[in-house]
Amino acid sequence: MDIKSSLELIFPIFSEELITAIESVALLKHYKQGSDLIKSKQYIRSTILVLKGKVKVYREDEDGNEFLLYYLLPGQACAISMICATKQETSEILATVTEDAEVLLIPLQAMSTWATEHKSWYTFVIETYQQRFDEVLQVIDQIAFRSLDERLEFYLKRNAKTSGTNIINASHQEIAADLNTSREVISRLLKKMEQRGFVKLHRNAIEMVI
Amino acid sequence: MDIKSSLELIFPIFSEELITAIESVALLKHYKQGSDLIKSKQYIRSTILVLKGKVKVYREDEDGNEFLLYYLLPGQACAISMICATKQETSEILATVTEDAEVLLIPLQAMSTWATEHKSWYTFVIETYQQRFDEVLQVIDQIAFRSLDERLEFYLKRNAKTSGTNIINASHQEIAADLNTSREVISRLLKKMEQRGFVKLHRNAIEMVI
DNA sequence: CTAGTAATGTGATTTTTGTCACATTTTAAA
DNA sequence: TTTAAAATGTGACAAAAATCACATTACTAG
Repeated sequence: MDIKSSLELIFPIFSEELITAIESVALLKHYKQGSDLIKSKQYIRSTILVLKGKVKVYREDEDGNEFLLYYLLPGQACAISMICATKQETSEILATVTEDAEVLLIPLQAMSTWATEHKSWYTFVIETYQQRFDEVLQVIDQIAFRSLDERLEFYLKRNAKTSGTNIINASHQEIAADLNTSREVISRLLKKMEQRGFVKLHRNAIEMVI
Repeated sequence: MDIKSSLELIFPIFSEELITAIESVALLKHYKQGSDLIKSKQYIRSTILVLKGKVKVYREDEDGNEFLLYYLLPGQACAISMICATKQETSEILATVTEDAEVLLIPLQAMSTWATEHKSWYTFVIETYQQRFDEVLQVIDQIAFRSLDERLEFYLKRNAKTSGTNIINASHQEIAADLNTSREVISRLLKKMEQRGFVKLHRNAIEMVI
């Protein structure tokens, strides 16, 4: 499918003219599962629109610890890359592809001109900020108020929801990294959840029961 | 001082016309220290521009636990109230006045019309989202990666910075609430910090050394 | 001035989470 | 098919933080 048709389908709020504008400046890129879209300490010069696949956005600290913020799905954009792009600062975030992805890179300059020229772009940017802000607040709720077992449950549910299945394909190690804890702790908590009949455990996969 | 002069001084990026527009619809309100600006579970119909004073913005969970997100100072707006206002949902946030405050309440409707009519409003909204997003990410860094003693240090420094002094006027109880932990823990950590010569402890006040 | 409340100090104990040190199991590659 | 690597299981222990149970010290209102 060409960029125009993709955009019309996946970003229905974009106006005809905006889509034409995007077509003329955006760079279409394909990323394989497991590859990095944004690396920490990197200058970000463009924002990311996801056309296909699934992207995980992380926060990273100086010691290389990671912490999952949210997923990006088709039709979504990375609010943080917008912020970093605008501020011309290096990112403290990290984005990796969890399902083969197709993304459009929008140069910073285009973003700011479109803001005034295309109402649908402006609306999209505002909505993106709002949605991500909301998600990030939910993350804060989790780490501020919840114990690890509750957070794990939230994590599994969110993961299942974004991938549309009741199977989470991840190793305990990966989950531990996403929640910034250790593998053993996750293994033990998952075992308990299995005993309570909440999940079934497989290698590299967790099946949500019901 | 009248609203117009205040706005010109405190929100220099606002255009002449925008200021006129604000004057005609905004509601000026005074709040005493300790009063609530936004209560949890409340419908928010307007966003808040701070002219004077200092406002604390919290997240609250079902059990009434609190968690400090950020401070609002003159010239700033509450991004979260913008989001709640737009989404017409009840807030899960709480804003209390820590220094006698003067604020302008901007009705939701005005916000959306201004977005297209006044470039300086649009810019302000975007900047507000960006700034708050950034702050909220810093909060995540703290709770995700830091231990309580480091978080306390960060808290004290941030508090001192926003109030422009090296004295933090707060009881151990208050600090504990802001960080969602218990008073005893904070008392003990502060004692340790005092022993290390980092602070001096007074009743209802903590003095940062250097 | 004094009674009562708010703020702080502190030991003892429990709970939660993290760490270490391996064993066992599963899978993929040579 | 062997073998190396990855994933998972598990006990023992350490550390961080939360909780409980009070004592002590300031303030403040009457």
